[in-house]
Amino acid sequence: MPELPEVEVTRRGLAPRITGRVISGVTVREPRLRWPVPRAVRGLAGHTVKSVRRRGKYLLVDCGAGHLILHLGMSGSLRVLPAGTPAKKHDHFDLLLGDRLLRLHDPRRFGAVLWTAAAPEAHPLLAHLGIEPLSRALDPARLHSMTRAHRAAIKQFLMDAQRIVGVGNIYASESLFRAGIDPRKAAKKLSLMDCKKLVGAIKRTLSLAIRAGGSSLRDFSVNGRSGYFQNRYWVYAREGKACRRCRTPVRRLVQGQRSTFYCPRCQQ
DNA sequence: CTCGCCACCTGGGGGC
DNA sequence: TGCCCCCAGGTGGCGA
Repeated sequence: MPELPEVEVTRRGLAPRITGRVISGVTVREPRLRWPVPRAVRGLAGHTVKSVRRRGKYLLVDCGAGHLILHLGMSGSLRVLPAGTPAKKHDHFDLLLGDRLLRLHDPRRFGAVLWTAAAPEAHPLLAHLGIEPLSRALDPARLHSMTRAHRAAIKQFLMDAQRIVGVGNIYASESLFRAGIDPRKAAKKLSLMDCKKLVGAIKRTLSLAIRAGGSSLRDFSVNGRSGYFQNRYWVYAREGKACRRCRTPVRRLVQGQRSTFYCPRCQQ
């Protein structure tokens, strides 16, 4: 499920429900996630959750003595539930917080639960992350200069978290559609005008998805993600269906072993 | 440094 | 029903 909007919506749901609460215990049912859950995580009882921040698709839970670093991988989700809620299959990790708990559910186990006592930005997994797409740092001139040396397709450039974080497979296709750019176009061939359109499209796509997800926040502790991102996608997963703008059949292609969807008429 | 590809893991859906 | 193959929202790490 998680691209940046899903992670940000998760963060917003979580933060008010766990910030300021004292950690009463930790349950690790399955330590074999993307990386083994470190032992230090089991000894967090007594610390207080100070804040929940996000960097890229990583969630950073400030515990005072250090940070819990959480990642949802491909299939992970986090929910706040009443203490004592029975665990189901794939419920790998609980952070106990008195009358409630924060639970990680992740069937594919590509997610992660890590710990760092140092500044989280310095952690090896975070240190080389690219720029935040919703920040001012991403602007047309910046994207233009960043892309100059890259002959790879713009779709793949967008999905490289070492350059821009948070744009995953769905929103890469969606942003390129909104910008009217062919996903196969070499990154270095984007004009400044292309970059202007693309930056606008990325920010709009991600912001709208966050807003759409926000509508399910009310129920966060109940069902975690009710209505969810029932976004009407412009092109994603719509192969063969009529483009919502020009009615030309949407096409699918594979780039870097991932599906890309685009409209051959709207995206030149 | 860039690029292309593999790996990790489980589950759901379609075809036979 | 069962089996087999394909597909899935991420991303670190490898060798070229």
